[in-house]
Amino acid sequence: MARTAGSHSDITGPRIREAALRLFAKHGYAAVSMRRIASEVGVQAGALYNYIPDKQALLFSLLKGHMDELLETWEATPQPADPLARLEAFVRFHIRFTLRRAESIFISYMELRNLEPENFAQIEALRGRYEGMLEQILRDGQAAGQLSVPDTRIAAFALIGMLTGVNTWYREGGRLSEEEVAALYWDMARKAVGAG
Amino acid sequence: MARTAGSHSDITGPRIREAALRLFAKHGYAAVSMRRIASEVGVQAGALYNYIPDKQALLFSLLKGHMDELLETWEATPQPADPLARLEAFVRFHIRFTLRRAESIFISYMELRNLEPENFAQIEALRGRYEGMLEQILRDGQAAGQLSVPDTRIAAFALIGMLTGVNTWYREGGRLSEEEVAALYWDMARKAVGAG
DNA sequence: GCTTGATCTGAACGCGCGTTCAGATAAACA
DNA sequence: TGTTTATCTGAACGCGCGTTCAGATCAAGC
Repeated sequence: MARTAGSHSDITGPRIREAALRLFAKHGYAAVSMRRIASEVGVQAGALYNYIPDKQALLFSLLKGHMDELLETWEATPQPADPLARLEAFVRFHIRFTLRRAESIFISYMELRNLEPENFAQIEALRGRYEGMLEQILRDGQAAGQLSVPDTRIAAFALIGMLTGVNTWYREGGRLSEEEVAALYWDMARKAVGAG
Repeated sequence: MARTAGSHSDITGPRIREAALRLFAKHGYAAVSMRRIASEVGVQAGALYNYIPDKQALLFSLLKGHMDELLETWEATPQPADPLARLEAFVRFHIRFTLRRAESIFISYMELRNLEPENFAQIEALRGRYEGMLEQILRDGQAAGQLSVPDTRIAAFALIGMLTGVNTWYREGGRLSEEEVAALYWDMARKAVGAG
């Protein structure tokens, strides 16, 4: 028994979230049981309910926390006035985030369909805001004549798809560093939007 | 009762696969029960086992069938000698396939982790072959001086990520036709690999 | 040192799961 | 028309699920 009744623990809450994130990313929300999460934390399943109302709330909390962090971190990064420089900042930010928060990024794409409708709508709205920010950069760049895309909305989707795809193949300790990956993707992204 | 015992049906098999594909794509493999699939087909759960050995085999069969069709269809499309024209053919093929087989594409990305190891390895190998074909085109184009990418392998991943992302936003009957989408993506893909 | 209260255990709840199988059914063939 | 055979039903199997809760436990505050 890894833990006995009555032992207080300020860290059980975070540990539950970490275990859930890892397991959801690896096996999928529906395939991971509360007992499995609890066992990972070293506690009985019932103890989880001191920290979360139910399993769905746990998933939502993870996705919401991820989207909030994504948006806040981006909004906190310095934004160059020049649209092309802002696009580069976005690309590098997104790659870095995708590599460093791989599990969060992963479940935020894979587990959307396991959210109840009202939770889904909330996450979808946050995702829309994020995509909108990229689209705005593309529109500014287009207006400034620095780049040329056939459709800013589609281009935003295409770029995000391309960038996020990095987590299907990137493995830590591989032949490329985070910085090299970011440089490669920025090179392709820049050209893709006609800012050769 | 949608169907009575003893009623022969040569179409139950395909209907099971269709229902499973649709439900897996919508709710995820782990969240869909055999009873749910059976009910969609109009039979009892036990009847499914006249057609498949178990649930895992059903998933694998869907993914394997999809990858086989993907590879066979691509190999059956006329391949221009010119690398750049071949790249265009690939991009248009992939977009068309992604739009027309949206559910198959979807589960072949989402449900990989629900495959047992040996099944996973098989699908992964087929996917590798497909990605390898794109990479070969990029290498040929690079050798011919028609395009310039920093890393053909990464570029192949980036392109496929970009193209496949189309099924996160495309909805039939939207403002863009399949042909228009293909043209937009080809424009961006072409530029991304420096074949402006 | 006692009490309090947060934390966790361990057992239980009803339920749906994947799968099996004996028996009912009806189409196909003699 | 009678027999065969593929097909499907309906019930059952053991199991693990999410969740609840009374009671045990122990750190902290008086």
